[in-house]
Amino acid sequence: MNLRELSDLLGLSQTTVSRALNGYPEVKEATRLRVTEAARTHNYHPNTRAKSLATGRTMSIGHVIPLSNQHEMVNCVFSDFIAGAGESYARRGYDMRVSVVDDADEIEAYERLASTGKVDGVIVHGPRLDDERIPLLHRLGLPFVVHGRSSDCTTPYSWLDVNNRSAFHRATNFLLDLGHTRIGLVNGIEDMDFAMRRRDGYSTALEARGIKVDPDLAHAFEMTEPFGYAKTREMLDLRDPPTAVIASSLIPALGVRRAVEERGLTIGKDVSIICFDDALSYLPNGAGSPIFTATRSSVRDAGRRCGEILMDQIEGRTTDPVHELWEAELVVGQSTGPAPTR
Amino acid sequence: MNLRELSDLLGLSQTTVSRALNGYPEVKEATRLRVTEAARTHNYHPNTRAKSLATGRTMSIGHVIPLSNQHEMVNCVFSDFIAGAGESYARRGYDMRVSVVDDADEIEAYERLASTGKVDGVIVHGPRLDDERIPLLHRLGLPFVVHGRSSDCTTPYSWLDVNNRSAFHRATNFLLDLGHTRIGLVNGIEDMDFAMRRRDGYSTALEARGIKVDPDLAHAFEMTEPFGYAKTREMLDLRDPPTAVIASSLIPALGVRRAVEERGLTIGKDVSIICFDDALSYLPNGAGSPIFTATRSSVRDAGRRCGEILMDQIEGRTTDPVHELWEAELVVGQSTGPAPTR
DNA sequence: ATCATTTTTCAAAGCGCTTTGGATAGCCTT
DNA sequence: AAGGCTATCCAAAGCGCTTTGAAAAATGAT
Repeated sequence: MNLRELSDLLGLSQTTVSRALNGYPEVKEATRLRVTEAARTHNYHPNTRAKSLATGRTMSIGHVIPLSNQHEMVNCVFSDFIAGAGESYARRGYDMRVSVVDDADEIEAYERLASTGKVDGVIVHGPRLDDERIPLLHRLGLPFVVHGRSSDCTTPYSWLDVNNRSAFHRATNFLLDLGHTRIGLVNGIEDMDFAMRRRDGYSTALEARGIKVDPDLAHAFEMTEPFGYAKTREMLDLRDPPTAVIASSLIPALGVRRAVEERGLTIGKDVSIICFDDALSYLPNGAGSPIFTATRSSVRDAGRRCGEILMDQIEGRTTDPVHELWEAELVVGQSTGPAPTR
Repeated sequence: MNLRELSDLLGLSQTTVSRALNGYPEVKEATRLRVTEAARTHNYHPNTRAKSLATGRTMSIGHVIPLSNQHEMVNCVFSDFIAGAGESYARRGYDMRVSVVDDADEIEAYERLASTGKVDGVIVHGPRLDDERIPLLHRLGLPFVVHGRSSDCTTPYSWLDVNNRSAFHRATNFLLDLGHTRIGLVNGIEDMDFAMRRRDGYSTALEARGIKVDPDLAHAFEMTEPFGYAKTREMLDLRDPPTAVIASSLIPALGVRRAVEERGLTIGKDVSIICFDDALSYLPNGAGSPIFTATRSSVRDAGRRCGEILMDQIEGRTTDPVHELWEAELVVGQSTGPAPTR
């Protein structure tokens, strides 16, 4: 059943039927009723492809995921983000178009998305310090919102970010207040903007108390369990091991915990752990009370909001770049305690 | 730059240019060269929307994710699956269209995908014992491939599944061979087909050795860390606690480990753990040697293969339903050992 | 009853591509 | 030179929708 068939059936023109269904005012209420009724009973749904061509809109939003060796992008966090974004898309009749591409083809993927008109806008994931995608998209004229920020980028753009610097600053201070002075950092790869900011928060807090950052205690790598484990083992082997560790996510924190417990040490007594918690639905930080003390911000909520910002932009409801900086909350769990006395 | 402009520029008809670019034989090699050259220098890329309308193909594949309260679907596993699927899509010029929908709207989402021609086919995730989506899609005439199986479904359909029954059968036998007789099960929700089959493998193996399944030892719930933890605590509190636990995934297994270690018990000595390992890239089961003894099958590979099967089907390369049953491999890690002697 | 408005409807022209059904030109055969 | 191929190319007709510009019908004012 297509529009012509339906309009023939009703003895109306395609114009009128189209307008009736799309809520235009210049159609009598009685006919609109007749039309919507007929559309329902005959199960008519406009062909998306034709609609797209006619309107120039696809009602879909692009997400490009490079399949890097590091798997930095296709990760747990991503899946919760798209759940949130997808939710807001659905509410407004959009859906999401995901292109998985080889790292080398990433830039081209964005160009293609724009030049072939596959999407109405894109979300940029995992920005680096000076991310070339931002000026590119700006030049291409494709609406976009960045999840995170790109510190060194001068092009104006919309972003939503967690205040990673302050989150790690506060986490570090929390540990310092408990008397810890040897504090390890298990960070993500530091050409990622968020990781850089986290490192900065960590360093600044330490230095404010006159503690120099010990390179043996500050590590940056993939955010996996084995990495958290391996680095913590290394640190515990030092002559002057850390009494606390800050991890970039719950997943490496699990590795940190494993390494600590393997030594027969007690979490929250011998070694304290704080991590960043993205509030992932399938990897909750404890059921009732939190296991890990953590700085928490829901990546799912972020996805939801990024979607909204982008759709507003696409529909011309907002015109200036939007910036949202979310503060993480610091939740105290069972993984932190006063520094042990030697 | 569109087709008309390009063909005007070249002094050729749209037909010829289109054919030249799409590799049809009825165009002189010299002109094809001229055309492709011009297309490149003028950065021409055919408009996807127009192409879709003309061909009736969208070159995209749908994935419907219901946002259930249980979050069964939008999980770690899903994100690795789409990474694999996306990879195979990219290789053949497809990409993926994800609709996140409210649970109640799931069926309608599939109907809409079909009736509006948004996608060329869909992947069905997380089938239940008698999954209504299968007859629905069959009726709608939309090509689809099921990741998993639907035991009670009579409609013919293509599927790719891990042999969950045999994986859990072997895991259970492995523990039985080590002398364990009190074996706990931390399963996924058992209206999911895969969970049901796993339970079956577990029960069958026990009963083959004359051991009755103890309902206190067999649990089914969300596959989260806290659930693994909570259920293991409960089981360890029994008068006759288990000496081994089989977990449905690495994530609940982490919870199992936490509960065991919390009691001061040693993994692989006091309590053995086996889990199913989906070989997730960001949650590897150890770096070198596996932490957990596990039955392993890559969900990413499954995604890749499901994509291929579906695209073959869409393109008419295969016509009969395809069935692939993958055996999981049993990898031995540090989490299992002989049953302790009382 | 007539004319000016407003409301309601419609025919037709896109949107940018593919594809059908020729047309034209070039090259052999005979 | 005529006829038959084959190799190239093209005009035009879709694909199924939206939207423009105009016509027809209904309404109101005179």
